[in-house]
Amino acid sequence: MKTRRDIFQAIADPTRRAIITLIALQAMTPNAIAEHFDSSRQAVSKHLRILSECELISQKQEGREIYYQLEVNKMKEVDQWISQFRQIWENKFNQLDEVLATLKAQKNEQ
Amino acid sequence: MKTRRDIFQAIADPTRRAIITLIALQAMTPNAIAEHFDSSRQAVSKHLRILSECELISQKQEGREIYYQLEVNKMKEVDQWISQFRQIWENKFNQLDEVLATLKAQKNEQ
DNA sequence: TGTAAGAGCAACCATTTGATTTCATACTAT
DNA sequence: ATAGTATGAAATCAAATGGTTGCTCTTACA
Repeated sequence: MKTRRDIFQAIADPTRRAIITLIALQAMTPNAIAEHFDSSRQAVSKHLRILSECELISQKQEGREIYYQLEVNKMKEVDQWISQFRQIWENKFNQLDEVLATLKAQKNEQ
Repeated sequence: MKTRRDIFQAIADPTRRAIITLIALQAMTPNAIAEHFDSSRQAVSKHLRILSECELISQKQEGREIYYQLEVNKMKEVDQWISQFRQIWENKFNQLDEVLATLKAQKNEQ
C-alpha cells in the first residue's frame, strides 16, 4: 500500500472538494455532511478519513458527535504551488503591456 | 469510461505536476520531457494527453517534433477555487487584528 | 529510396480508488 | 439495563489509473 495521499490527491475528488467547501465556514458532523450528498454516510466517512490523513480537516468530539472543521492553513500549500504560475501569468500581462506600448509608440511616430 | 478528467484530477498526479512545472517557462518535446523522468516516453505521452484533454497544455508541431507548452491561464481555475479559502484565512487574520485591537483598547482603559 | 527518429495509439496488466455492506464501539436517554 | 443514535472499521467489488509493450504513421536525412 503506497498510500500517496497528499493534498493534491485529496482535492482531486469532486465530493471531497464539496465537503471542504461545505465545512469551510462551519464545523459539521459526518451525518450532517452526508445529508448534503447522494453518497452514503459511510462513503462520506471515508472521504473525511482521507481529508484527515493529509491534515486538511481536524475533528473535535462533542459527546457522541464529532465535528469536522477545515484546516484552512493547509490549503496554503496548494496556493503556494499555484503561486509560481501566478507569477508567470502576471508576467504575461506585463509583456502584453510592453507590446501595446511599443505599438502605440510606433503609431505615434507615423 | 466515465473519464472525469478535470484540472484537479490532472494535477493530482505528481509526475504531471512535475511536467507542468518543467514546461512552464519553455515548450518541450515529449522526448525531452521524458528524459527528466524515470518513466518511459509512452508513459509521459499518456500524461501529456491527459493534460491536453483538460486544456492545461497545448502543442505546436515543428517538423516531426511536437512542442508542448503550458496554458498558464487554465491554471487560474485552480487559483479561483483556492481563492475562496484565501478569503477565509485572511479573514482569520482580520479577526486576530480585532482581538488585538480590543485587548489594546482594554489595556488603555485601565 | 530506404532507414532512422519522433510521436501517437491500442491492448494489456497490476494497483488504487470509491462505494456498499456489514459489523463493532461509544455515548445518550428512557 | 436497554434501546437508539452517531460514528468508525473491515471486507468486498467494480471501475479507474498508471505503466509497459508493440504497432503504425509521419518526417528527416543519407
